[in-house]
Amino acid sequence: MQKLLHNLNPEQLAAVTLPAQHALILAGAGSGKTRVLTTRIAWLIQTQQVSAAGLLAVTFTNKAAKEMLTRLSAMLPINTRGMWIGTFHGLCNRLLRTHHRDAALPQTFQILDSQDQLSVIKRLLKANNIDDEKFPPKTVMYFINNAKDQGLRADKVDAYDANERKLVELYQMYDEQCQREGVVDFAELLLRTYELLSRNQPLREHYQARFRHILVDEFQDTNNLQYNWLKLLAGHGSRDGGALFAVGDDDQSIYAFRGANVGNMSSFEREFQVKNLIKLEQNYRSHGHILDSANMLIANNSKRLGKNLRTDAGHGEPVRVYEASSDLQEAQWIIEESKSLIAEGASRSEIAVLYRSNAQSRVIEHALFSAGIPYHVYGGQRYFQRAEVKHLIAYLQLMDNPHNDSAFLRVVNFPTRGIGVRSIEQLQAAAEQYGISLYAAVPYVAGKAGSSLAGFVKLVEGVRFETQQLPLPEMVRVVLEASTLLQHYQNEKEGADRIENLEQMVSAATQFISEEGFGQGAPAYLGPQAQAQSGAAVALGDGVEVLDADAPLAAVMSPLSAFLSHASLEAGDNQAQAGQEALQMMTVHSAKGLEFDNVFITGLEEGLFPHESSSKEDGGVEEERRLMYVAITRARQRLYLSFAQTRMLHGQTRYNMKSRFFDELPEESLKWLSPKVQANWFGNKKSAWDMAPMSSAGSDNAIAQKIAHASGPGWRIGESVSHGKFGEGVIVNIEGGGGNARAQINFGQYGMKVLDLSIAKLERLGR
DNA sequence: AAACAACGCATTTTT
DNA sequence: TGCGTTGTTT
Repeated sequence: MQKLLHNLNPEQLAAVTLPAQHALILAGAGSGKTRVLTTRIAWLIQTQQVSAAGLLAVTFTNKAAKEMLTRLSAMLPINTRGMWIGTFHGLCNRLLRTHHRDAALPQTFQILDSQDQLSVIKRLLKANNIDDEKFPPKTVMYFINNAKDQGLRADKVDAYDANERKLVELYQMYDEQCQREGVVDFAELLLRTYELLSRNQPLREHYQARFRHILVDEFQDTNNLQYNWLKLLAGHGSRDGGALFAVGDDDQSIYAFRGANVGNMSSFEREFQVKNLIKLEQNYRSHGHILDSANMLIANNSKRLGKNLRTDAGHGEPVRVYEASSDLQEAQWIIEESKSLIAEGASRSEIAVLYRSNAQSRVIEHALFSAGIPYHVYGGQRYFQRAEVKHLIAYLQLMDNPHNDSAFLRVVNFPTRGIGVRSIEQLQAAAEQYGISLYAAVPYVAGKAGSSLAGFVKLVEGVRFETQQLPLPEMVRVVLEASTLLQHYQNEKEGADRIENLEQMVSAATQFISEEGFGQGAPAYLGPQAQAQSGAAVALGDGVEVLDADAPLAAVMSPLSAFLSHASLEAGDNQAQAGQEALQMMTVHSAKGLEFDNVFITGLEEGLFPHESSSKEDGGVEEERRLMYVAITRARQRLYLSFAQTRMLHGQTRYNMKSRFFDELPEESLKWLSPKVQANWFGNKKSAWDMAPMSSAGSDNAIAQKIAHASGPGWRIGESVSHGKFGEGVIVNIEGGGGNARAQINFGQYGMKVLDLSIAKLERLGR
């Protein structure tokens, strides 16, 4: 135990060894949050305060869950398999599989990813002749997910106008459709579990009694449904609930746009009467100047629980700030700085380039490519999302649950087998008429269409029969052949990558089997009937069956069902491959939780970061500031901040002011670098424009011409000016000439103004 | 059924 | 500007 707790600082130690009571841990960036969480689990088990089965730990991402399991295995000589550690969705999946009857779901229910969900909605809108101009599928999806995230079914959603009533109606129809198909979306996993436990008292009490300790990671990211889910499981309001241990950082709350509610932190404190509140403020990551910058910036936010990071490391290097004349030049500068970092011995994978939005990566990528520096961009398409992989998965889905219409439509004519739109329309009409799935409706379609559809059904049935005794990887292999997917891509000219991805499915299945305990020595899958009679299930009063605590997933679902869940819940890594010697590029959002020796935060301009659309939402700018806080705290040793006077965005040149965040950083921690070649609007031929590596692209020339034409005697486009009332601004355009000249000026947070140049008192800024 | 043109749209993202 | 979606042509 000494070993377990050694090297913890006093706050960490206090958090780890708290009594079995509710607790809120405010864990600053780089304060050892994951360490506290995992050590607490290990400590609870080792001191025998709880068994491994009496504990539940929940995270948002699979990566975080895996990390926790890995660290735990290193701390304790226990088998972590079978422990209730996972994502909200993963744990819900497990509960719903175990209690599928009580949850009114088929045992082989399947999970829709966002793509699938959208296609269900599109189909629904089409089938009901709904104008998708008036009800865009994306809007409908947002409406439905939002309602579910609030814990509301269609009959509980308030509708104030005809439009909303229609949305509610669509929500209702969507849920019915999913129920018919035996599919659930992500939000449904949570809502269904929540409803199951609310409704079913014996079940609820069983789990409440079981989970003595519930631990939550990234608590600031929970939405209302997740918070209520936790309240329910922790037995809030009942005599004998478990202890809820929540770890989070309100300053790193950057997901309000997807329903996260930071307010859950204070609600938790109040509703659970939390007496144990511990702040982890000792930072083990960043040097002083970086931390000072982060602290001073975030102090500008009003709604905070209050926390200040400190470090024992020295001040370190100052934060370097660079003003570029253009986005191209900014990219060029990043390359120069990276080169010298690498020359000084920095590993490429320890250099991260962060940006607010993905559109900004293009220019930088181009420059990196030209310079021959290997790089990796996060956030591309994930393995299980690729079209060819989803096709193969659709065949597997049909074998496990033929009523999944999305899967059916995806592959009924892919590869093409002469089943055209007319056949599908006939089939859809029949399915509609009898209220059944497309698959079940096949026998009701007559004629040529009917026989080709029957051929498809025969194919699926045939493969299902043929493979039912085979191990999963072999099953995948057979489906790969029988579906003729491989053949199809072999005939395609650019199909080599796709074939490789398809082949990889066999190894993905192999790996899944071995990692998830479906391999040799795994408990045999019992099947729906056998489960109840076997030792895996214990009878609980009133005939409710509750699977035994340690019943692994392998006992409640077939390898195929499990693999399909896995494919939906874990779309595959788009996180960095560790050890890959490449410079890391990503949005600030995806950088959360990561750290690097050297970090560039780019595009620090008003309108971009903070993003312009954030100023419209209340609390938007504060969230942007938290985002900046997250970005800054990613850096261990060196931090670079940059902005550009001119930026090409959506095919238009934009003149932005530098971000307001610069004014919120400690001047003494910053070191302003002067551009190697300053942009020069006054005719200097050796300007940065000409030095830019890609100036032949044409855009620079176009800008240069525009400047030349618009140049009046006094003011020029792109020039920085100062105004008595609006402060600093950048001239974006000049209309008219002589005494009538008016300038359109971007005053950043004060907006765009058009000023008469003969009236407005402008001052030239010597930038 | 595939190839091509036209259109509109463009924060941030995990499950 | 550049991509993904939709409609049109061959």
